[in-house]
Amino acid sequence: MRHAEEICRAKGTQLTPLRRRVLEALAAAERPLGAYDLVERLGRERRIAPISVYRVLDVLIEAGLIHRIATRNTYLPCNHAHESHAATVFLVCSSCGGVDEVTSDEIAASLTGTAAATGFRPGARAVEVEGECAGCQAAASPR
Amino acid sequence: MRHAEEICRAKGTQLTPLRRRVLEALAAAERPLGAYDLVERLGRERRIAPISVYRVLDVLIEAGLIHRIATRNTYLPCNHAHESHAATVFLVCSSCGGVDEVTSDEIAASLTGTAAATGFRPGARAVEVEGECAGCQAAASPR
DNA sequence: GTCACTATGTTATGTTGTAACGCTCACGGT
DNA sequence: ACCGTGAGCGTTACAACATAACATAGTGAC
Repeated sequence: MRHAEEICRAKGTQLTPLRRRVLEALAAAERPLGAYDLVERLGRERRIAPISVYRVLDVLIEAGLIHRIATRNTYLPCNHAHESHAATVFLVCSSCGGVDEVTSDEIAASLTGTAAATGFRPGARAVEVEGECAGCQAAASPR
Repeated sequence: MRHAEEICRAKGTQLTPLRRRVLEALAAAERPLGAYDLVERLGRERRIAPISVYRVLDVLIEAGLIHRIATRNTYLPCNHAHESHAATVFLVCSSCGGVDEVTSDEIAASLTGTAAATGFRPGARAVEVEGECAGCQAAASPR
Protein backbone atom coordinates (compact mmCIF):
# COMPACT_ATOMS: atom_id res chain seq x y z
CA MET A 1 0.00 0.00 0.00
CA ARG A 2 2.98 2.27 0.25
CA HIS A 3 3.23 1.92 -3.46
CA ALA A 4 0.81 4.85 -3.27
CA GLU A 5 3.78 7.00 -2.40
CA GLU A 6 5.45 6.16 -5.68
CA ILE A 7 2.36 7.07 -7.61
CA CYS A 8 2.16 10.38 -5.81
CA ARG A 9 5.78 11.17 -6.46
CA ALA A 10 5.31 10.32 -10.09
CA LYS A 11 2.34 12.65 -10.33
CA GLY A 12 3.87 15.44 -8.29
CA THR A 13 1.23 15.30 -5.60
CA GLN A 14 2.21 14.93 -1.97
CA LEU A 15 0.99 12.11 0.21
CA THR A 16 0.48 14.25 3.30
CA PRO A 17 -0.34 12.79 6.73
CA LEU A 18 -4.03 13.56 6.33
CA ARG A 19 -4.17 12.05 2.88
CA ARG A 20 -2.38 9.01 4.12
CA ARG A 21 -4.82 8.63 6.97
CA VAL A 22 -7.78 8.82 4.61
CA LEU A 23 -6.22 6.23 2.34
CA GLU A 24 -5.47 3.95 5.24
CA ALA A 25 -8.96 4.28 6.63
CA LEU A 26 -10.43 3.31 3.27
CA ALA A 27 -8.02 0.41 2.93
CA ALA A 28 -8.81 -0.80 6.42
CA ALA A 29 -12.57 -0.72 5.84
CA GLU A 30 -14.10 -3.84 4.44
CA ARG A 31 -16.64 -1.79 2.49
CA PRO A 32 -16.64 1.57 0.74
CA LEU A 33 -17.05 4.48 3.13
CA GLY A 34 -19.00 7.69 2.86
CA ALA A 35 -17.29 11.01 3.35
CA TYR A 36 -18.93 11.44 6.73
CA ASP A 37 -17.88 7.96 7.76
CA LEU A 38 -14.36 9.18 7.21
CA VAL A 39 -15.04 12.33 9.18
CA GLU A 40 -16.00 10.11 12.09
CA ARG A 41 -13.17 7.63 11.79
CA LEU A 42 -10.48 10.26 11.43
CA GLY A 43 -11.90 12.55 14.06
CA ARG A 44 -11.38 10.43 17.15
CA GLU A 45 -9.19 12.95 18.89
CA ARG A 46 -9.52 16.04 16.79
CA ARG A 47 -12.43 16.74 14.54
CA ILE A 48 -11.75 16.97 10.82
CA ALA A 49 -14.16 19.19 8.89
CA PRO A 50 -16.14 17.59 6.07
CA ILE A 51 -14.63 19.99 3.57
CA SER A 52 -11.16 18.78 4.43
CA VAL A 53 -12.15 15.21 3.83
CA TYR A 54 -13.73 16.09 0.53
CA ARG A 55 -10.62 17.94 -0.53
CA VAL A 56 -8.47 14.94 0.26
CA LEU A 57 -10.87 12.65 -1.56
CA ASP A 58 -10.67 14.86 -4.65
CA VAL A 59 -6.90 14.69 -4.66
CA LEU A 60 -6.83 10.94 -4.20
CA ILE A 61 -9.36 10.42 -6.96
CA GLU A 62 -7.37 12.70 -9.22
CA ALA A 63 -4.28 10.63 -8.46
CA GLY A 64 -6.19 7.47 -9.27
CA LEU A 65 -5.69 6.04 -5.79
CA ILE A 66 -9.36 5.77 -4.95
CA HIS A 67 -12.70 5.62 -6.74
CA ARG A 68 -16.04 7.17 -6.02
CA ILE A 69 -19.20 5.08 -6.26
CA ALA A 70 -21.75 7.55 -7.58
CA THR A 71 -24.78 5.39 -6.91
CA ARG A 72 -23.85 5.13 -3.26
CA ASN A 73 -21.90 8.29 -2.49
CA THR A 74 -19.08 6.18 -1.15
CA TYR A 75 -15.38 5.87 -1.77
CA LEU A 76 -13.07 2.91 -2.01
CA PRO A 77 -9.37 2.36 -2.61
CA CYS A 78 -8.26 1.29 -6.05
CA ASN A 79 -6.49 -2.01 -6.49
CA HIS A 80 -5.83 -2.17 -10.18
CA ALA A 81 -3.34 -0.70 -12.48
CA HIS A 82 -5.74 0.91 -14.87
CA GLU A 83 -4.92 0.23 -18.45
CA SER A 84 -6.33 3.01 -20.48
CA HIS A 85 -8.13 0.83 -22.99
CA ALA A 86 -10.15 -1.23 -20.54
CA ALA A 87 -13.40 -0.31 -18.85
CA THR A 88 -13.72 -0.41 -15.09
CA VAL A 89 -16.83 -2.07 -13.76
CA PHE A 90 -17.95 -1.71 -10.18
CA LEU A 91 -20.16 -4.54 -9.05
CA VAL A 92 -22.19 -2.95 -6.29
CA CYS A 93 -24.05 -5.30 -3.98
CA SER A 94 -27.44 -3.82 -3.08
CA SER A 95 -27.62 -6.10 -0.10
CA CYS A 96 -24.33 -5.64 1.75
CA GLY A 97 -23.02 -2.52 0.06
CA GLY A 98 -19.78 -4.20 -0.89
CA VAL A 99 -18.14 -3.31 -4.17
CA ASP A 100 -16.01 -5.47 -6.41
CA GLU A 101 -13.87 -3.79 -9.01
CA VAL A 102 -13.18 -5.57 -12.26
CA THR A 103 -11.94 -4.48 -15.65
CA SER A 104 -13.10 -5.59 -19.04
CA ASP A 105 -11.89 -4.95 -22.55
CA GLU A 106 -15.05 -6.48 -23.87
CA ILE A 107 -17.32 -4.00 -22.14
CA ALA A 108 -15.11 -1.13 -23.19
CA ALA A 109 -15.47 -2.25 -26.78
CA SER A 110 -19.23 -2.65 -26.73
CA LEU A 111 -19.56 0.63 -24.91
CA THR A 112 -17.53 2.42 -27.54
CA GLY A 113 -19.50 0.74 -30.29
CA THR A 114 -22.85 1.64 -28.79
CA ALA A 115 -21.84 5.21 -28.11
CA ALA A 116 -20.39 5.70 -31.56
CA ALA A 117 -23.80 5.15 -33.10
CA THR A 118 -24.97 8.45 -31.63
CA GLY A 119 -21.74 10.40 -31.97
CA PHE A 120 -21.21 10.29 -28.23
CA ARG A 121 -17.61 10.18 -27.03
CA PRO A 122 -17.22 8.41 -23.68
CA GLY A 123 -14.84 9.94 -21.18
CA ALA A 124 -14.06 7.90 -18.09
CA ARG A 125 -14.99 4.33 -18.88
CA ALA A 126 -16.31 3.44 -15.49
CA VAL A 127 -19.69 1.86 -14.96
CA GLU A 128 -21.53 0.79 -11.85
CA VAL A 129 -23.82 -2.19 -11.80
CA GLU A 130 -26.28 -2.95 -9.02
CA GLY A 131 -26.84 -6.53 -8.07
CA GLU A 132 -26.18 -9.14 -5.45
CA CYS A 133 -22.73 -10.45 -4.64
CA ALA A 134 -21.96 -14.14 -4.30
CA GLY A 135 -21.80 -13.95 -0.53
CA CYS A 136 -25.20 -12.35 -0.12
CA GLN A 137 -26.80 -14.76 -2.58
CA ALA A 138 -25.56 -17.63 -0.47
CA ALA A 139 -26.81 -16.00 2.70
CA ALA A 140 -30.21 -15.21 1.18
CA SER A 141 -30.96 -18.71 -0.07
CA PRO A 142 -29.68 -21.16 2.52
CA ARG A 143 -30.29 -24.64 1.27
CA MET B 1 -47.34 10.49 -23.98
CA ARG B 2 -50.78 9.53 -22.84
CA HIS B 3 -49.70 6.01 -23.48
CA ALA B 4 -48.43 6.41 -19.92
CA GLU B 5 -52.01 6.02 -18.81
CA GLU B 6 -52.20 2.59 -20.34
CA ILE B 7 -49.05 1.51 -18.59
CA CYS B 8 -50.42 2.72 -15.31
CA ARG B 9 -53.70 0.94 -15.80
CA ALA B 10 -51.85 -2.22 -16.66
CA LYS B 11 -49.78 -1.96 -13.50
CA GLY B 12 -52.62 -0.94 -11.25
CA THR B 13 -51.10 2.40 -10.35
CA GLN B 14 -53.05 5.59 -10.80
CA LEU B 15 -51.86 8.48 -12.90
CA THR B 16 -53.04 11.19 -10.54
CA PRO B 17 -52.99 14.90 -11.42
CA LEU B 18 -49.76 15.47 -9.52
CA ARG B 19 -48.07 12.50 -11.12
CA ARG B 20 -49.20 13.64 -14.51
CA ARG B 21 -47.82 17.11 -13.89
CA VAL B 22 -44.44 15.70 -12.88
CA LEU B 23 -44.36 13.52 -15.95
CA GLU B 24 -45.32 16.41 -18.19
CA ALA B 25 -42.71 18.67 -16.65
CA LEU B 26 -40.03 16.09 -17.29
CA ALA B 27 -41.25 15.54 -20.84
CA ALA B 28 -41.31 19.25 -21.52
CA ALA B 29 -37.77 19.78 -20.26
CA GLU B 30 -35.02 19.39 -22.78
CA ARG B 31 -32.71 17.97 -20.14
CA PRO B 32 -33.13 15.77 -17.07
CA LEU B 33 -34.38 17.68 -14.05
CA GLY B 34 -33.47 17.48 -10.40
CA ALA B 35 -36.13 16.88 -7.79
CA TYR B 36 -35.88 20.47 -6.62
CA ASP B 37 -36.14 21.73 -10.17
CA LEU B 38 -39.49 19.99 -10.22
CA VAL B 39 -40.43 21.53 -6.90
CA GLU B 40 -39.90 24.93 -8.50
CA ARG B 41 -41.61 24.21 -11.78
CA LEU B 42 -44.67 22.65 -10.19
CA GLY B 43 -44.93 25.17 -7.40
CA ARG B 44 -45.81 28.27 -9.37
CA GLU B 45 -49.07 28.86 -7.57
CA ARG B 46 -48.97 26.50 -4.70
CA ARG B 47 -45.81 25.10 -3.23
CA ILE B 48 -45.27 21.36 -3.45
CA ALA B 49 -43.10 19.86 -0.72
CA PRO B 50 -39.94 18.03 -1.79
CA ILE B 51 -41.16 14.87 -0.15
CA SER B 52 -44.23 14.87 -2.37
CA VAL B 53 -42.10 15.18 -5.46
CA TYR B 54 -39.87 12.34 -4.31
CA ARG B 55 -42.88 10.16 -3.66
CA VAL B 56 -44.18 10.79 -7.14
CA LEU B 57 -40.76 10.13 -8.63
CA ASP B 58 -40.57 6.82 -6.82
CA VAL B 59 -43.91 5.74 -8.19
CA LEU B 60 -43.03 6.76 -11.72
CA ILE B 61 -39.70 4.98 -11.55
CA GLU B 62 -41.42 1.89 -10.19
CA ALA B 63 -43.83 2.04 -13.11
CA GLY B 64 -40.94 2.35 -15.53
CA LEU B 65 -42.12 5.72 -16.81
CA ILE B 66 -39.01 7.62 -15.81
CA HIS B 67 -35.39 6.92 -14.97
CA ARG B 68 -33.06 8.34 -12.38
CA ILE B 69 -29.53 9.35 -13.33
CA ALA B 70 -27.52 8.48 -10.24
CA THR B 71 -24.38 10.31 -11.27
CA ARG B 72 -26.33 13.54 -11.60
CA ASN B 73 -29.25 13.19 -9.23
CA THR B 74 -31.62 13.96 -12.03
CA TYR B 75 -34.67 12.36 -13.57
CA LEU B 76 -35.82 11.93 -17.14
CA PRO B 77 -38.79 10.37 -18.89
CA CYS B 78 -38.34 6.97 -20.48
CA ASN B 79 -38.82 6.55 -24.19
CA HIS B 80 -38.16 2.91 -24.79
CA ALA B 81 -40.08 -0.21 -24.35
CA HIS B 82 -37.62 -2.03 -22.16
CA GLU B 83 -36.97 -5.53 -23.28
CA SER B 84 -35.88 -7.48 -20.30
CA HIS B 85 -32.79 -9.01 -21.86
CA ALA B 86 -31.18 -5.78 -23.03
CA ALA B 87 -29.10 -3.37 -20.98
CA THR B 88 -30.01 0.28 -20.79
CA VAL B 89 -27.15 2.70 -21.28
CA PHE B 90 -27.42 6.36 -20.37
CA LEU B 91 -24.98 8.52 -22.27
CA VAL B 92 -24.54 11.47 -19.95
CA CYS B 93 -22.92 14.56 -21.43
CA SER B 94 -20.60 16.17 -18.89
CA SER B 95 -20.76 19.38 -20.82
CA CYS B 96 -24.46 20.09 -21.36
CA GLY B 97 -25.98 17.63 -18.91
CA GLY B 98 -28.10 16.06 -21.61
CA VAL B 99 -28.76 12.33 -21.49
CA ASP B 100 -29.31 9.95 -24.34
CA GLU B 101 -30.88 6.60 -23.59
CA VAL B 102 -29.90 3.60 -25.68
CA THR B 103 -30.23 -0.14 -25.24
CA SER B 104 -27.74 -2.82 -26.08
CA ASP B 105 -27.87 -6.58 -26.06
CA GLU B 106 -24.14 -6.66 -26.55
CA ILE B 107 -23.40 -4.75 -23.36
CA ALA B 108 -25.88 -6.84 -21.43
CA ALA B 109 -24.05 -9.94 -22.58
CA SER B 110 -20.57 -8.72 -21.71
CA LEU B 111 -21.85 -7.43 -18.39
CA THR B 112 -23.33 -10.78 -17.53
CA GLY B 113 -20.17 -12.53 -18.61
CA THR B 114 -17.93 -10.28 -16.58
CA ALA B 115 -20.10 -10.48 -13.51
CA ALA B 116 -20.42 -14.24 -13.70
CA ALA B 117 -16.68 -14.61 -13.18
CA THR B 118 -17.10 -13.38 -9.61
CA GLY B 119 -20.47 -14.95 -8.86
CA PHE B 120 -22.12 -11.55 -8.92
CA ARG B 121 -25.71 -11.43 -10.14
CA PRO B 122 -26.64 -8.13 -11.77
CA GLY B 123 -30.05 -6.71 -10.99
CA ALA B 124 -31.19 -3.74 -13.01
CA ARG B 125 -29.01 -3.66 -16.11
CA ALA B 126 -28.66 0.06 -16.33
CA VAL B 127 -25.34 1.78 -16.70
CA GLU B 128 -24.39 5.43 -16.94
CA VAL B 129 -21.48 6.63 -19.01
CA GLU B 130 -19.96 10.09 -18.75
CA GLY B 131 -18.73 11.70 -21.92
CA GLU B 132 -19.41 14.39 -24.44
CA CYS B 133 -22.39 14.35 -26.77
CA ALA B 134 -22.13 15.00 -30.49
CA GLY B 135 -23.56 18.48 -30.15
CA CYS B 136 -21.11 19.61 -27.52
CA GLN B 137 -18.17 18.12 -29.39
CA ALA B 138 -19.12 20.18 -32.40
CA ALA B 139 -19.51 23.30 -30.29
CA ALA B 140 -16.20 22.74 -28.52
CA SER B 141 -14.08 22.28 -31.60
CA PRO B 142 -15.32 24.68 -34.25
CA ARG B 143 -13.31 24.16 -37.42
C1' DG C 1 12.70 38.90 4.23
C1' DT C 2 9.17 38.49 1.14
C1' DC C 3 6.62 36.30 -2.33
C1' DA C 4 4.12 32.52 -4.07
C1' DC C 5 2.15 28.19 -3.49
C1' DT C 6 0.15 24.22 -1.22
C1' DA C 7 -2.32 22.20 2.46
C1' DT C 8 -5.43 22.60 5.99
C1' DG C 9 -8.56 24.95 9.40
C1' DT C 10 -12.98 27.61 10.48
C1' DT C 11 -17.51 28.92 9.73
C1' DA C 12 -21.44 28.92 7.30
C1' DT C 13 -24.46 27.43 3.75
C1' DG C 14 -26.32 24.91 -0.28
C1' DT C 15 -28.25 20.60 -2.21
C1' DT C 16 -30.39 16.17 -2.06
C1' DG C 17 -33.26 12.99 0.26
C1' DT C 18 -36.34 11.02 4.40
C1' DA C 19 -39.02 10.30 8.82
C1' DA C 20 -43.11 10.82 11.28
C1' DC C 21 -47.60 11.92 11.47
C1' DG C 22 -52.19 13.63 10.00
C1' DC C 23 -55.96 14.72 6.75
C1' DT C 24 -59.06 13.58 2.95
C1' DC C 25 -61.28 11.00 -0.26
C1' DA C 26 -62.89 6.84 -2.70
C1' DC C 27 -64.49 2.35 -2.15
C1' DG C 28 -66.25 -1.95 -0.17
C1' DG C 29 -68.80 -4.45 3.40
C1' DT C 30 -72.58 -4.70 6.43
C1' DA D 1 -76.17 5.23 6.45
C1' DC D 2 -72.07 3.84 9.01
C1' DC D 3 -67.58 2.26 9.45
C1' DG D 4 -63.07 0.45 8.15
C1' DT D 5 -59.30 0.47 5.03
C1' DG D 6 -55.95 2.02 1.96
C1' DA D 7 -54.00 5.36 -1.38
C1' DG D 8 -52.48 9.94 -2.06
C1' DC D 9 -50.82 13.99 -0.47
C1' DG D 10 -49.85 17.84 3.06
C1' DT D 11 -46.95 19.65 6.96
C1' DT D 12 -43.03 19.88 9.71
C1' DA D 13 -38.76 18.66 10.82
C1' DC D 14 -34.46 16.62 9.99
C1' DA D 15 -30.63 13.62 8.01
C1' DA D 16 -27.06 12.98 4.59
C1' DC D 17 -24.09 14.73 1.13
C1' DA D 18 -21.32 18.58 -0.64
C1' DT D 19 -19.30 23.26 -1.25
C1' DA D 20 -18.28 28.57 -0.68
C1' DA D 21 -15.52 32.04 1.37
C1' DC D 22 -12.01 33.32 3.96
C1' DA D 23 -8.07 32.63 7.36
C1' DT D 24 -3.76 30.41 8.88
C1' DA D 25 0.60 27.73 8.70
C1' DG D 26 4.43 25.76 6.49
C1' DT D 27 7.83 25.39 2.65
C1' DG D 28 10.85 26.69 -0.94
C1' DA D 29 12.64 30.27 -4.51
C1' DC D 30 14.66 34.41 -5.06
